[in-house]
Amino acid sequence: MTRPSEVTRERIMKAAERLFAERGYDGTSVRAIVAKARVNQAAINYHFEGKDGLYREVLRAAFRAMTENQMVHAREIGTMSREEALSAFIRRQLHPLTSRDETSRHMRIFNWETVRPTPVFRSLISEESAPFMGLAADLVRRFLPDADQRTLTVASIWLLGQCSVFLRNREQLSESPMNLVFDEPSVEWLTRAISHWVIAGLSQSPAQ
Amino acid sequence: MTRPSEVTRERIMKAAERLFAERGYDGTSVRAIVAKARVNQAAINYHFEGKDGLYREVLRAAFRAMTENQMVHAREIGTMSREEALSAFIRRQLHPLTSRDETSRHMRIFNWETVRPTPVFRSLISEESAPFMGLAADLVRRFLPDADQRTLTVASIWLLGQCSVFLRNREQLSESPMNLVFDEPSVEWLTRAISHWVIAGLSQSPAQ
DNA sequence: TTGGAATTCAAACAAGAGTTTGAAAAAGTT
DNA sequence: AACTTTTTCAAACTCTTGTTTGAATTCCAA
Repeated sequence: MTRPSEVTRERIMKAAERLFAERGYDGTSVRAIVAKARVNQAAINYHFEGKDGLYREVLRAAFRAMTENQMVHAREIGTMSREEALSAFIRRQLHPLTSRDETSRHMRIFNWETVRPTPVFRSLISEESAPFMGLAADLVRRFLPDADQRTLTVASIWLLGQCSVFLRNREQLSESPMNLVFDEPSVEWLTRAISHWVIAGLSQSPAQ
Repeated sequence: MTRPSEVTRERIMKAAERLFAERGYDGTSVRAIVAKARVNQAAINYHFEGKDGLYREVLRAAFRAMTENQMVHAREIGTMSREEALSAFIRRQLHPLTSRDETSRHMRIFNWETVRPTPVFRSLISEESAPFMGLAADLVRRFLPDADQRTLTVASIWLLGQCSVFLRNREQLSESPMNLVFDEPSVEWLTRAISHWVIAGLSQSPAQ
């Protein structure tokens, strides 16, 4: 296969992922990408058929990575008690608070998408959101074994959203007047707090 | 005072608010705004000293409106039992799901800001977030009267974020494979479900 | 090593962005 | 009514955007 071209392709993808995560699609210029990736201006059109194509590729890669991550996590969780499992689920969601790794970049890209979803993202969601929803749904089912379908769905979405305020507003929350700190012990404390509330919430009788 | 110029100012503000809410700052062009507002191209620079200034004004107006809204709501809630109050709080948060009014537009603008906050927004948050946080904190305090400061802060933020998944992903949630509906009875059902979980969560002993 | 395909490159292109300009029109003031 | 200020307008300007071009270079198999 064509080796050398792969490295510029990879360089572009890496630079683009970072910039798209930070500034969004509209806020990222092709020139900024090629500068960061240190490749020629025309490379993006040659390898990805334009900015759109590049973004689609980045989005797909991010989605694939998140899905695989989720699958691994699902296995780990299967062996725990439902309370331990839920805490582990929350802990994993909060993890990007402490380290700025690839996963937190992917989360940022998805955050941009939730404000104004692109067609690509929509189809990815509707076709491949099963692993995400599935994990949450399994978890919820262990607390609400007799719930109807709608309750199950809504509870799963609710569970998936438990951490989003903290993830999304990390920067502002660490400033005045909140002044939260997000080092490892604090995030562990936060994990326990949220887990406690969620477990208590789901444990009470679902009758209404 | 200068009357006639106020109407074009207002026209611009109105059009800009809608477009910024829908497409974000980068995605909205000055030409799109003046076309929607049916004013001359140069009007934005004349009245607001450029696109930046216009956006700052729109953001400030949105923030002011939300704050006043919140103040009114705070009084209503003061007279209820803590459970009723919390339900009312959730209900109000979910309200944009059913109607696309001014408030839901403001929410959208804020959503754009949470992905990549502008300096203006940052200062608005740090200086004028008191009404929002205050209302949530009062509510939380009625459930956790003995909690320490950190717990109180985190619980308030957690409470404020309870509905954001649904608000943010309304469009995707109403499509396959979730197929949620967001008419009035459904949203009322959702209000009760979330309220139930949150109340149960906060009601359990805060000891950990 | 050589020939043809794949890849890189600097430069230019057209379209769109936000802003500026200076004259025309309207409004307000005395 | 005359004069000044405020407001509108069409046009042009400058800068950035994404994309294209065609030659130069590199790669790789025969």
